[in-house]
Parts: sequence; structure tokens; C-alpha cells
Amino acid sequence: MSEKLVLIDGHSIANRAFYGVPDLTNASGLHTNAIYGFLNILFKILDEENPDYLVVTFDEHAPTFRHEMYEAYKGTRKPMPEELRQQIPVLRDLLNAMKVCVVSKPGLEADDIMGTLAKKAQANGMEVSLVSGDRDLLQISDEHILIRIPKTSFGKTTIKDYKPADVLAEWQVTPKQFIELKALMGDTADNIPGVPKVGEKTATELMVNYGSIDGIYEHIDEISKKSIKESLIENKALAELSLKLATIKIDCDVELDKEAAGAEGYFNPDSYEFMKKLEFKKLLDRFSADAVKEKTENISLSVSECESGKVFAEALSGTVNDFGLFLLKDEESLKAASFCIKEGEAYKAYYVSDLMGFEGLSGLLKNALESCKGRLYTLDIKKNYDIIDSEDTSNYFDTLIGAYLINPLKNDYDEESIASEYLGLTIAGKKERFGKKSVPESIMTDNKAVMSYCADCAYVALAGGLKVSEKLSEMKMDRVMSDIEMPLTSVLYDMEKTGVLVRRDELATYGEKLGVRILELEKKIKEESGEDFNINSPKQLGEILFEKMQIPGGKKTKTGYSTAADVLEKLAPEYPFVADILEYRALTKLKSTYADGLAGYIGPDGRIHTSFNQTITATGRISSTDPNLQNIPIRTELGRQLRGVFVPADGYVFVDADYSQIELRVLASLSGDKELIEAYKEDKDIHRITASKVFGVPFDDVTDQMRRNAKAVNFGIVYGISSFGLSQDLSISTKEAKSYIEQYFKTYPQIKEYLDKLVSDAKEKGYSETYFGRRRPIPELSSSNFMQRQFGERVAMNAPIQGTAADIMKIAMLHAAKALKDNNLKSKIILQVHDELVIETLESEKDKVCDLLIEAMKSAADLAVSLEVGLGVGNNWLEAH
DNA sequence: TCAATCACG
DNA sequence: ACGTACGTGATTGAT
Repeated sequence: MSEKLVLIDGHSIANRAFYGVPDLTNASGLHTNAIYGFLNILFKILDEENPDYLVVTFDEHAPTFRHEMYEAYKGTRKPMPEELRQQIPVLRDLLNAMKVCVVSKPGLEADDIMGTLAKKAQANGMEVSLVSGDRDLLQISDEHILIRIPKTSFGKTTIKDYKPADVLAEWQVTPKQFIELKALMGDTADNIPGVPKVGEKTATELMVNYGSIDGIYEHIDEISKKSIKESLIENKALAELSLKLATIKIDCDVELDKEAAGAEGYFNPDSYEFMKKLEFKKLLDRFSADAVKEKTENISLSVSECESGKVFAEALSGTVNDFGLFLLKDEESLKAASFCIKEGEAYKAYYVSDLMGFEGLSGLLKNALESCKGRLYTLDIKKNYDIIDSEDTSNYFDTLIGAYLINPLKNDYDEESIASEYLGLTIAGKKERFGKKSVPESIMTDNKAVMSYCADCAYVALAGGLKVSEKLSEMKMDRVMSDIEMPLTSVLYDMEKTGVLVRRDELATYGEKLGVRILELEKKIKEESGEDFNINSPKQLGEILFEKMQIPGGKKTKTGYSTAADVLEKLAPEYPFVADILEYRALTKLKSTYADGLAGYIGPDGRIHTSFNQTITATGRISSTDPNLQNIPIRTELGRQLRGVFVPADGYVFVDADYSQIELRVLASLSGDKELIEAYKEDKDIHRITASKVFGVPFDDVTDQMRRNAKAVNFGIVYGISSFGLSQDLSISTKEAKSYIEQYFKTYPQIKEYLDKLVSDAKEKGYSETYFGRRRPIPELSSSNFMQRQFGERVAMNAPIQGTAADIMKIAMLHAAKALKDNNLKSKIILQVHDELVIETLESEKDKVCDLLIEAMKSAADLAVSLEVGLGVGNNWLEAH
């Protein structure tokens, strides 16, 4: 069988990938979508073809013969976007690490190199596949040269293949003629000029009739259409020049280096590490265990396995400096522990897995911490508080939270990413170490792997933590870390542990009630539509509504019709059927997510213990998961009834406090806008005041509609105003929306100044920051994409406001928790919903708790505008709020 | 695993 | 000419 060669046009494929794969950025801010897309195409080709040789070609930044022939060549070409340009050298480095043969030569374009190599290879009896995004390559197509043109959109790649017969079928010309065709028509993408007045149709006809450009000019008198004939005669030189420009050279001075081009060795330790840094997690599966091992087992770490914790105890008994701790747990109990200390420049890790060793681990750690001159470093300290004391966090440092503060935009913070980002180290992921098995499970089967994993984690906690800590100081976020985030870990731990009591049977009754009505609606909907279909499927529903029933309200999304609530609501008044759909949707949402969903989370203690996450949001808010208790319904009557099932324990009541318009008050203060500050000092309905000022009517004459509009504008301002967004929200024209905004800025001129400054500062620095110094990077601000940039600007306006409000709430929680503790109260904070705190309050402590809670929240920040707090007390969440 | 939808601030 | 409000998480159906 003949040998097979695959040739890939690096620039052209990276270019296609860049526009076809959604933007990706790795931890160090490098865009990676073109590289990722390139690799996907590369691997797809390799899988399909299994070639003997592979060569990737690139253009060099040097003039080619085409530039000399034609000055304008590529001169007016659209410049490559910065996000793409920066990926090219990285891609070349990666290919290098993969030991892929890369060929490029000054003065030659990738096309010419590929053309030459392809023809030479064919002459040597090889089968060739040529991969490019550029149709110009089709001229090279031959009996043994297949042209493959991939197309990537939304991450999916399809490849179109061309042999001479396919070219003939699509354009009625041979590959050789194809380029003459292009020369006649011109190629705007490559900036090759064509003959004026000759378009695709004319050019094809001429080529079919006369076979070549020369042939056309030989028979020029036979051309009937006068204008075309004249244009051809007039532009003869241009046509010939274009042909030369577009013709790919097949006689360049390049040879196939069979040794370098051998298609093997792509998955080696170097390329593994490279892809890991680029965060191409999916591609890592392609690597064999050997490649992974070689790269990950070289942390210079001496690990001791301890017997019954003796060594552990000894190591921790003397004077302890900074140390890293890692605890391995399953659902019920501790399974293993490791810690890491630094001796000079060397790190030393210790590991215990025998359960006997944990008698008194807690006490051991307590002693160690008491004599500790440094700090305890951990990965996710909240998970360790059942072993170590959570009361005083001043000696603790959570490396993951620190990394989150440095860059809050990442998807996850774990030992792998910390090692790679802060220690320049590639360590194996859990999947690579243990496969599908859970880590604690693996203790019995592969204790060595668990030991190595635990040691790595303790090491990363300490060594990574030291780096993270240093960086936080440089970025002036050490106070945010030590005064807000670390103490907050303890408060959140207590909240999670306490949980919230939920009336199981009431919840069930509520769900059953919903179920009855849902069945009715389901029956009705299916009857009226005359079809048995899945109402929950937007696809099926869209077809029923807009095709079968012919309701107007056409397409919207890429995949079909939009059936979102804002679309259906416009149709509901006219079509009762649509109103039923909306009701069905509302009810099934309540049942599946809340009635049934929450029931599954009620523990044996009758309480729900959510997780409050500290490293998720871009702005500094906390989030709640498993279940999410920050999105319990309130806006509709039926939905808010659900809050009645959240109750305090016997002898307790709920005290619920929420900040009044905290974000708007933050905006007033940070901007220093005199008018808005004054408005708040008057302590009247702020939306009404705004309406009065913006619409120029006396306070008492403001209509409800005016107030609603002013309220929407206030919200819009906080979100980073856009006239389109406001117009959507208010169902008005963008023109009207624009005039509202202008009026608003005229009323509050310093707000406008402030927002502009937020954007310009963020553009300059690359990040925005809150009043307390918490940062949010905004890479979108330097994007070449207009939409992205505009998004960046809105984010630059919103993040400092939302983020400062989040900081204030966190501080309030610390104050409240401390006050509860200092007063030896039994009452406990149980929920936080961004601007609201719920305290399960012992009845006898009610007055005291109300006072201290209001005080804690009001005093959380000293702003130009006072922070006002609304307070409620009740026997369930519905009553208290 | 992703897209669409919808619950909250 | 483009196609948009800011920040989250859970469920569902389709791939």
C-alpha cells in the first residue's frame, strides 16, 4: 500500500477555527480558541486518515514573489485580530512540543509549500491529503491529491472533500481551470484583482467554452457581449497578472523530511504539559498513562507515610512554621490526612491513612496551631472546620479563595490549576490518578496513588498559598482576604451547618396541589392543540404554536422558534392557549425545582443544609448550591407561598433584614453625585424622586407609570445602561429609552462622569475594583469585537457597584456573627440572599437580635449615603420578609 | 454536555 | 451593520 501524507495550512486552519470556536481564555489570560479548534481539526484528520507523514505549514512575515509582482497584494487585507495573532506563536510552540513537522520559509506562502510538497509526494507514489480553509488550493487537486476543507461552527467540525471530479461537479471546470476562473473573477479574500464586469457566471461560461485564459483571448472575437469583450481586452494584463498571483507554485525549494514528518509521538510529556497549561482538558484523555506519569511524578517532594500518626504528631509537636494541610474525607468520615512543611527551600510532606492515627488529630492540630509561628494553608478551609477550630481564622489562609481574589473569572479553583498557575507545575488531575473511582474509595486499591495525591495537595496548599499570598499583597487585596474572606469562611460554615428547617409535609401538600392543576392544564393543552406532545420541549412546543396553530411571532434562536416567557406573554392576551402554556410552565417550574427538588435536600434533622460558595462569582457575591436557597420564589403570589414552608425551630422566630436599594446607594456614594445623595437624604421614595426630576413634574404629580419608568432607569444604570436594554425592559422604542437616559444623566451629571471614569479606568488597568479593593479583570475591554467590548464597558460600570454591595454585605455578616457571639446568643444567621439576612432567633432574644442586626448592617460601611435596612419578624420566611 | 428556560438579587 | 441590559443555579430535552 502506498504511503500517506497529510499537509495542513496552519494559518488558514487556525483562522477558520478562530472564527468558528467560541472565545476561550486560559488562566493566564491567553486566548486559546484558535489553537483548540486547530487541534480538533488536526485530531479529526489524524483519526480519519491515520497518515504516515504529517506536515503543517505556516506563512512567514516576509514579502513573497507576489508582493514584488503586485504591490497592493494583501496590502489592504483586514489585519488579523489581536486575539488571533497572539495564538499563532503559541500554536507553533505547541506543535513543536508535539513533535509535529512544521515547515515555513521566508518568501514562500504556506500554499506554495503545500503545493510543492503535494506534487512531489504524488510523483513519489504517495497519497496526499491537503487541509486548508482556502479554496485556492483546489487547483492542486489531482488523482492522488485530496483537498479537504474543514468548516467549524459552534465547535462542530465538518470537512468537505474535493477530488478533481468534485471540482468539476461544483464549478464545471477542472482544478487547473479553477484558478483561471478565480483570476478572471478576482478573489476579494486574497485581494487578487479580477477583470471588471466578469462575475462568477460569466467567468464559468468563458472557461467552459475556451478552456483557459489564453484560450479566451485567442477567441476574443467570438464573445458576443460587448461590454464584457471590451473589459477583457482592456484588462488583459491584469487578467494575466491575477493568474500569476493566484497560481500556487509547485516547484519551490522544499523537500519532505520523512524523518521529521513521521506521524507519531504527538502525545508526549512535553505536549501533555503544554495542553494542560492551555486547559484543554478534553484533549488530555488522548494521552497515555506513561506521558502523564513522566510529567507528574517529578515534584521534588519527600513523602513519609506515618504509622499511627506518630511521625505526624512528632512533626507537629515542635515549633511549627507555615504549614499546609489536606484532609481526605468521604461522606461520613475522615479517610486520610497529609500536611506539608517547608525546610529551607525544600518541602516535606507527611501522610497518614490508618484511622488509628486520627485519635486526637484535632487536638494535635490545635496544639500545633497554638505554637505555630506561621499560618495554616489549606485548599477549601470550610471543609476542614469539623476537624480544626473555626472560631479564630487569623492564622488561616485558604489558597483557593486567595486565587479566586486574584482572578475571580476562572471556572474552578483546585490543586491542579493552582499548581500550574502559581508553581509552574503540572500535576495529574483526579481523573488521571483514579479514573472513575472516588479518591477515598481508592485507598484500598491504590494507597500509593492516594498518598501521592494527598501529599501533592498539602504541598500545593502551602507552596501555592505562599505565592498567592504574596501576589495578594502586591495587588493590595491582602486586607480583603484577611479581614473579609477568611473570617467569612467561618460564618458560612456555621450557616451551612445550622441549615434551615423546612416543613416536609407542607411542602409535599404544596407539590400535590400543583400536580393536580398541572394535570388539568396538560390535558387541556393537548386537547386544544389536538396533539400529544411534550410541553416541556421548546422545540416541540414551538412547532405546535408557530407552525401547526399558525400563531404569528416568528423565529428567534439559532435552533428554531423562541418560546421564552417574554415572547409568549405578548401573545397570551390574544391566545388563551398561550396563557395556558405560561401557567403550565410556571407550575411545573415550581413543582420540579422547588416542591420536589427541595424535598430531596431535607436532611434527617428536618433541615436543608445548602452550600454557600465563596469562589464562584465574578463580582464578589456568594452563591448558593445544592440546593440554591437564593432563588426561592417571591415575585408571584403562588410562588411566594413556598416561603411559608421555611420555618424557625420551636421557640424561635425569623428575623429578616434587607438593605434598601443598596446598589443605588453605593452608586450615589461612590459617584459623589450631589443630587442623588441629596435625594437619599430626603428619605423619600427614590424612584418617585427620580421620576419627578427626570420628567420635570412635581413630586406629588408623578404617575405610577412615570415611577415605573424611573425605577427601570435606575436599574439600568446599575447594570451599565444601554438604550436597547432599557427599551426591551419597558417595551418602548430605543429612541424613547435613549431620551430617558439622557434626561437621567442631565439630572444626575456626576453619575455620568463617574460611570465614564469607571470605564476609562478599567480600560487602562484591565480590571475594575470595588470600594474595598476587590478586583474583577475585564479582558473583554481590549477585544477587537465590538460586542465584546461593549459588554466589557457595561461590566466595568456594574462590577464595582454590585461588588461593593457584596463586600458590604459580607462585612455586615461578620459584624452580625460577632455580635451574636459576643452576646452569647443562641440565635443564628441561616440565610443570605445578596441584600438580605435571615436569623433564626430565640424568642427571648428577639429585640436584641433586631437591634444588633440593624446595627451590624448599617455600620458595615461609612458612605456618603446612609445604609437603610428593612426589618421583618415572623413565624416563617413569608411572614418575616 | 449543551441550549433553552426561568427562579432570585 | 451588528445584537445587547448585571450577577447567579436547577431542570429539562436534545445531542
